[in-house]
Amino acid sequence: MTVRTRFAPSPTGLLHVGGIRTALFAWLVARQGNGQFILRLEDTDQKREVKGTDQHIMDCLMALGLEYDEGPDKKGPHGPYRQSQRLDIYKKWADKLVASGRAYADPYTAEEVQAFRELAQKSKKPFLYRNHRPENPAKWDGSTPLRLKSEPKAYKWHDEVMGDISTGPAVIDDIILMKSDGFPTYNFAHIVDDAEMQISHIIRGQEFLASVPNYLNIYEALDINPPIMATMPHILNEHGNKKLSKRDGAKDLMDYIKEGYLPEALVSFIATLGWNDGTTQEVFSTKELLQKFSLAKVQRSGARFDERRLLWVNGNFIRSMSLDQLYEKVESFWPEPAKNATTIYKKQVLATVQERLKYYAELPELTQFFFLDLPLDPQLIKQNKQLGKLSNEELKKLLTVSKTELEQSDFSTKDLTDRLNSLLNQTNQKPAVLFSLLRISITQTPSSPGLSDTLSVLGKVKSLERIESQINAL
RNA sequence: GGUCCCGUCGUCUAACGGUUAGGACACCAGGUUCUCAUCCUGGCAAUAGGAGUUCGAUUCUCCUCGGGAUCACCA
Repeated sequence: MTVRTRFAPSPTGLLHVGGIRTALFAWLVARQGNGQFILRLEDTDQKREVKGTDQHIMDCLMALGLEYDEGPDKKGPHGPYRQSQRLDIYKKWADKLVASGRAYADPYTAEEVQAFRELAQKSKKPFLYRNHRPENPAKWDGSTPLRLKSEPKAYKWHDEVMGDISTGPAVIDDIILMKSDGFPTYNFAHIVDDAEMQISHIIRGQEFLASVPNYLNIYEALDINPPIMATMPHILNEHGNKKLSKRDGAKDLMDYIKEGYLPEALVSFIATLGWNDGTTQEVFSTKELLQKFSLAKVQRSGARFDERRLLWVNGNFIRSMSLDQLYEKVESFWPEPAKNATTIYKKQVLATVQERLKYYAELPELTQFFFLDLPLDPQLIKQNKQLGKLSNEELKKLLTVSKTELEQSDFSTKDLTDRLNSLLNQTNQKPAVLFSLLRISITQTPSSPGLSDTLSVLGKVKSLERIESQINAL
C-alpha cells in the first residue's frame, strides 16, 4: 500500500500549535512510509473564509520544513487541491448516492428543522433528523440540502491512536451531504476527496471522532474502503480546560518564527506534546523523529501547552549550534545600532550571549550595550545589595583605582582576568562589590555576560570611557 | 442531557500484573571569583475516589467523581 497522508485545514484563520501538530504527524507518517504528503484546502464555507490564510497555511508548513508533494500550489495527479474547485466531483458522487437511493432532498426549511430540534430538546431526547425523514421526497435539484439516507447500526472500528472504539446506532443520522448553495459539507467532501486522492491514513483532531460512525455509514453507501484513521487528542491551553484556540491567546505559529524560535525546536517541542519514544530522550531532531515516531505511541489524553518548556527546548537548540551557524540565523535580529558594527565584532558579542539566548528576539536587549552608550542609571548601583551601602566617594575611589590598573592592560581576556584579580587584592574588596560595580558602570544593565569577556569584547577605549563617565556621574 | 474519548508530580511523560513509582520542564537550595544565563549537586512534588479479580494492581473489570469532544446548510 502506498502511504498517502494529507493535511486538510480550512482557510478560516491562522494556524497554531494544535493544527500544526496534526500536520507534522501526518507528514512524518508519509515520509516514514516513503509516501506522499498532500495539502488540501477545505474551503467549502465561503462565509467563514478569511482571505490570505491559505497562503499563511502554506507558509507555516514551509517554515517548519513540512514540504508537501501535492497541493494548491503544486501540481499533482488528483487536483485541484482546493475543494471549492472540485464541486463537479462532489456532484457526481452525490448523484451516485441519489441513484442508489442512499440520499434524498431535504424538504424542510432551516426553521422547520430547528423546530424539530427544539422539540426533541424539550423532551430531553437527542435530536435525530431521521425521525422526520420524509416518505416521498421530491427529486433533488440542488436547491435544497441533500441528506444521507442513513442505515442506523452499531459500529466498531480501530483508531491507530485511540484503539478500538464502538458506538451504538443512536449516533447515526441523516446528515447533510450537499448544502443548498451547491457546496458539499465537510462530512461529505473529505470522504470523496480522500477516496479520489487515494489517501491511506486520515490523521485529524479529536473533534471529528464523534462523527466517525456517520462517516462509516457514508463509506458503506459509497462502497469505499475507509482509510486508516488516527485521531489526535487536542492540545489544551495552559489551564488545561479548553482546546487550544486563537481566541484563548494561542499564538499563531508564524509569531514564533518571527520571534526567533528555531523551526527544529518547534518541531521537536510540538512532536513531544503528546508523543514520546518511551525512553528518557527529551529533544528530537527531525531526522530522529523520522526514525522513531509512531502513531501507536501518541498519547490518548490531551496535553497542555506549556510555553516554558518550548523556551527550554529552543535554548537547547541555540546552545548546540556553532557560533557561525548561530550568527547566520540571527542576522535580522541585531539591535539597530549594530548596523555599522563589523562581522568580527558581532561574532564576538554573539559568543558572549549564546548560552543565555532563549530566542533570537532577545538579542537586542541582551547586547545593545555593546553597540551604544546607554544612559547612566543610578538605580543600578543604589539597588545593589552591596554597592548600595557604599558612599559615592568610596565608589569613586574604587573606579579610579580600577581605571588606572586597566589602562595598563592589553584587554585580552587573560590579562584582564589577572588584573581584575590583582585589583581585588589592591582594594581589598570582594568580587561581589568590585566586579558588580565595574559591570554596572560598563553595561548600565542589570545583567550581562561575565566581566572580563565583556571588557575584552567591548575594548579598551570604550571600557575606560564608560568607567570615566561613571566616575564623573558620582 | 445523549454519545464517545480521557484521568501518574504544577506541566510534558516512563513504568511485560512484582520499581524505594523513573526522567524532563518549572520551582527552591548550594557550588561554578560579580549579575543574568550555562553547567554540576541536592530538594520539593503524582498513580482522582471506591469496590472487585489476584499472593500481589499505576497496569485488568465495574461504579462514582472529574476533564474534554460532539450533537450546524462550520470544519
